[in-house]
Amino acid sequence: MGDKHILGDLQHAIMRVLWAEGEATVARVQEALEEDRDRALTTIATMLVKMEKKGIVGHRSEGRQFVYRALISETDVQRSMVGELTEMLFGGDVTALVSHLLSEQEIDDAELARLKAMIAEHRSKERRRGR
Amino acid sequence: MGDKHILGDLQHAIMRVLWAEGEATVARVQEALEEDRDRALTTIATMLVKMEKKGIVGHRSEGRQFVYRALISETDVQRSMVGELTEMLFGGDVTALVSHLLSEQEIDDAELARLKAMIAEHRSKERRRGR
DNA sequence: GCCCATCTACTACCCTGGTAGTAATACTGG
DNA sequence: CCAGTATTACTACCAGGGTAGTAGATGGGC
Repeated sequence: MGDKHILGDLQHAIMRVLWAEGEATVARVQEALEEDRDRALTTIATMLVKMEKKGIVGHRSEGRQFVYRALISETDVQRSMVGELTEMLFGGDVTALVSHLLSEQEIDDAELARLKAMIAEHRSKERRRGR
Repeated sequence: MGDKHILGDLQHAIMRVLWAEGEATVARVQEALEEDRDRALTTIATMLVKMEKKGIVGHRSEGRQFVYRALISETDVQRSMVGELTEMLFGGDVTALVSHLLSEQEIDDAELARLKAMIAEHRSKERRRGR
């Protein structure tokens, strides 16, 4: 679990389906991804096999279908990938990342207010936990 | 410039050297990256050729050496990659990313204080700009 | 002038993500 | 029972990042 969990676009899209649905067959995954782009069933199936080999999904048999499920959580992936990126782009400095978000990404007043609230929230939470 | 600019580890490491030094020969890049890991000179050279083909670096000849320089800024790359990741992991919701940072990444009190200050700063800046 | 060191050019791999066709197999409706 | 369909298994291929060897050119020292 302390692994790298760096996923590509398709892999991540597939994970999102599994996270949302808990379990899904290949056909179900393809169907869910259809709106996005039309991929062959075998594309999804092949990808799932590769992902299983990596240990990020597992499956059980139901009749002759495979029912896949995620073996890592969305938070795991977020942590891995955000951590990786923060390290690569900002030398691991989280505040540098936030600073970048503030100056380079469009953030409107409402979002800014939410951020402020979140930080206040977090602060009190930390304090309560006795840090 | 509105391109994708998604770089791998080595490419990014090379860019960091070019950003730091303005210009650098292949040998200089290798030397700068040596502490990190020992790579063959030709590895760096090949990578630079690929990067030039992508249009992210350029070179001029000095004697029989090539002197490379970056054609995109660090901010460009940060914007691309942070944007990409935010889209992929948080559906483009920047506050969700910050929320993740607060809850999942270790942030100490000092950093938190800096964040708070940054947000306040940013706020007044926006206001001053007349938004 | 010649040999050696230095550079780039070219070529070749490996790996992983992504995409999909084809083969084999098992099931199902008539 | 048999044909067609659904489903996985196997194989193949492309692209791009990463790594590096070998070849070829060129310049410097003696």
